[in-house]
Amino acid sequence: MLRGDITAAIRNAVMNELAEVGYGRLSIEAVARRAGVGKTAVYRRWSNKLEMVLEIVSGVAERSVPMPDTGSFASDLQLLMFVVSKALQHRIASQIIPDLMAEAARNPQIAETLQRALRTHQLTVGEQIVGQAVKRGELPAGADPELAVDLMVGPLYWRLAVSRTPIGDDYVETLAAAVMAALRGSPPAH
Amino acid sequence: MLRGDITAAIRNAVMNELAEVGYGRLSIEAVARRAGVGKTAVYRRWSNKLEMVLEIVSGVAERSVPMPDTGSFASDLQLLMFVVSKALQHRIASQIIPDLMAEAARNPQIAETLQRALRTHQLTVGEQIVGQAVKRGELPAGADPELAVDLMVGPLYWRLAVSRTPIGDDYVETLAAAVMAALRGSPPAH
DNA sequence: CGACGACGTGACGGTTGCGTTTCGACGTTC
DNA sequence: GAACGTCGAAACGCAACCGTCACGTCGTCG
Repeated sequence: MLRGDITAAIRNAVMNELAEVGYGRLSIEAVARRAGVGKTAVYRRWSNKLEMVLEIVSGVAERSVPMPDTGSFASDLQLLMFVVSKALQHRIASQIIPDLMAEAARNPQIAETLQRALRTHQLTVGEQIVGQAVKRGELPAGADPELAVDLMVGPLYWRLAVSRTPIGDDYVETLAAAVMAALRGSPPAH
Repeated sequence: MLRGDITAAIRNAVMNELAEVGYGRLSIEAVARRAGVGKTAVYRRWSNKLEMVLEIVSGVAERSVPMPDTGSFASDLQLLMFVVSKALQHRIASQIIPDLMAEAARNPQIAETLQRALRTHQLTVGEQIVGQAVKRGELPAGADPELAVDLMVGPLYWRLAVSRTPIGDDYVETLAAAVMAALRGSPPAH
């Protein structure tokens, strides 16, 4: 019964408003104003700010990281890091993600949602490609998927979402090579 | 003329308030309330929220990362990462830093302050220890200090401040070894 | 055609914070 | 002991936003 175009306008307004002012200062009034709709239309769909943001953001976030299976660990790694780097260079995403991450540190509901939408999936992907790599003999048997994820995502996140220094054309490639070396050369965990 | 104990109480209140509600929702009223102080006392010292937060935070942040010179790159690296990991596991810091980082993405003044207080110093340290390592022959000649910093700080930041998964006793050690391998094994930049 | 429901508008009372001002109390300084 | 400046408390007018409600419009379904 709710009109789809209006819902879409609100979703869009929420994302932009989140990017501009952040979760802490996001107000329903501003969202409605920006979407060109009445507050009523918003409250008819979600009962408060938290619920609204969580539903909208997790909807967007879930279609994110792919599960690569290119046949070699090196290219799995490169593909994965390339996708992540693209995502983190998206204007809106690079504003919203750090903001929600910070907010998650003090709001368990946000934390749980992001956990489910991002981190869990990442870890699954990490286990998958590391597992395959070990099977193929490309990595030593004790290779730790959790460490692998930290090494893959950490530098990209730091550089693109936190430090925000622009990267060169071959930065991702260089970084992927470095991660490769780290995982191959590091002793098995424990 | 301003009473020092009151200034200290306000500084303390700002840090705690920042950790609890974040910059976006931080209000001067709440700071004064928490410090047990009149709003007048706050406005007598700083003229608005931004100025107050910047002055206080950068004061705290500047005495942060040391310049290690242990004689070997491996132990420089380990020391540095240990210090960073300790800092990022501090309850207050691990709440405030991601919050301000996110805020920096939309407020140039915050960005510039953090840049000066953290990133620039980090890069200097990075250049220093990588430079020494190259001189000693521990790293190939083309080793890139910027990449090194991303590899050192990124995973720690991601794991401790973003993902917030607890780390084991030897995690930092393992990570340092991985970074070591990455820097030694990676091709020279360009 | 008539009922229904979602729509935008605008207003509601209540809360919170802004930055400023006034007040009386207290402690220094001279 | 008088003058000064900081202190906390409280109030100021103003603005934003909360969540709700009443209204009139419009499109759709039956």
